[in-house]
Amino acid sequence: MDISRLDIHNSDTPELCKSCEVRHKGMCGALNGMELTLLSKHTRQVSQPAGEELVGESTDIDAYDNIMRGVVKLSKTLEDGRQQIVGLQFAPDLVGRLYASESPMTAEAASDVDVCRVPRRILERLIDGNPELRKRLMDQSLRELDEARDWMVTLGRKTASEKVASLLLLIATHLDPDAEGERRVFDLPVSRLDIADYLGLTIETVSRQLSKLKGEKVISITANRHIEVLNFTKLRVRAG
Amino acid sequence: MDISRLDIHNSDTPELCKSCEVRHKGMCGALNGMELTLLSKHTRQVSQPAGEELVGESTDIDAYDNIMRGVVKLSKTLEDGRQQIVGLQFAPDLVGRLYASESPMTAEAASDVDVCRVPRRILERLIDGNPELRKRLMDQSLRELDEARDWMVTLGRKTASEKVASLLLLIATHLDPDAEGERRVFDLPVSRLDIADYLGLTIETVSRQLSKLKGEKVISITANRHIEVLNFTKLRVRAG
DNA sequence: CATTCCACTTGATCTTGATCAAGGAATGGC
DNA sequence: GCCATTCCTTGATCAAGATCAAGTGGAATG
Repeated sequence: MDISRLDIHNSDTPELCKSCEVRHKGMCGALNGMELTLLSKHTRQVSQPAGEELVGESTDIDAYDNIMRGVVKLSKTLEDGRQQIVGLQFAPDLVGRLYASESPMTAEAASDVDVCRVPRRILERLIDGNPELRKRLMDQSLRELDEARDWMVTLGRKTASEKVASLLLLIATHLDPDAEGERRVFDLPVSRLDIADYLGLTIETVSRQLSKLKGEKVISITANRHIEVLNFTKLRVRAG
Repeated sequence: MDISRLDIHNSDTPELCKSCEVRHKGMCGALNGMELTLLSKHTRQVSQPAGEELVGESTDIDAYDNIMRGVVKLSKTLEDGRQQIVGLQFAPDLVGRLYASESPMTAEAASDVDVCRVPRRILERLIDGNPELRKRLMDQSLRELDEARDWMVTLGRKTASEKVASLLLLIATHLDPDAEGERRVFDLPVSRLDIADYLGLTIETVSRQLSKLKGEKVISITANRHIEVLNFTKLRVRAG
């Protein structure tokens, strides 16, 4: 891999980097706002439609994907096909297990996704030379660890009803972060099967719990995926 | 906090640091083998009997504990008392959420534990100045993240029987790492209740599954806590 | 417009693991 | 050694959620 053309410096015009306006020249997402521009032919923007795989379980990692738009789901599968979603990632997260040559899980576009793809060696080199980037990635890793452990409580100790409420709460927080008061509006980025696989339930149970929340006027659902939270306080109480 | 006396350097005699032979002067565990000696009155060795709390959930973090001997359990509790163990830590792990002022969970001595306690500010300063230590802690965090996600699969998608086998496997790996062939011997560092809280089960179910494994001659149990694995291959198959 | 397909919902029944209840075995104090 | 206490096991019953089985509705296709 040719990294001789790699040029890392604090950009005088970091605005160029925002939202990847300068494609193939700027790194965005988590790496944005760093006032850092990576001028390299290696970095490029990639769009994936929902359902498309970014990295497969137990496959070689040769690049990291910085999410700019959309939702990525991380999952693990047992030999007999049972699946567990172990995390959702949103912009501006970086997708990919740092410092591993093999991915411990599958990363898949849940919704349509735009990412900025950085070759592995390049990012690892960037990290070494850039304390702020290093700190940022350390923070993301530690935050993901906190989230994974929070979710272990949900998986191990909550009822089906609490699990579903917890997931709605999680998604609402990410997809409608600025909302105030009782109302939240968003589109579920995942299918009922994905929800079930995230919560350790079956699709039938998920469906029943959503119907129950609908019947109790905590949420309203239109077109299967469009959720309107009517009573956020109640939803939080349900989540335990 | 007085850190003026802090002196960090690569030790010429790292042997002094092994197993904390020089107490109050050396950092051990994860920090051992770093050929690094921290000469500071702030670092000290602490022994905690089983059951004693090291850090409470939502309490201020003012020190990190480097495990030198024993097993530490990390847990989270819901308001109504339901508990989930979100991780076990063994020597030479570092206990404590890096870069947070408040602990997201309880850390408790599962067995009798010896730790090397380092004040928070001191360790954070050490990290800044020491790339190898930084890498080591990053690796630990990423490994813990992998483990948490593996456990999410166990919690969400495995049966009671598979869960219990998975835990025995996990503990055997840590407490009898050098064993070869089919036999493994160790003492459970945790009670049945802890096992249940780690697996998202009840003590009754755990007890029944252990009895089943005993009946099938996969393990033998003496004095409640002493486990002898008779057929490691079978145990691995059971773990799914 | 009819048809197919897919994602989701709803109902009936079954199973796994929880709960309730009792008793047994190890541990600590005196 | 004896007692109390705590931890663990085992049995009987119950219920949450899984499984099995039909639908429903919306979007895509011809």
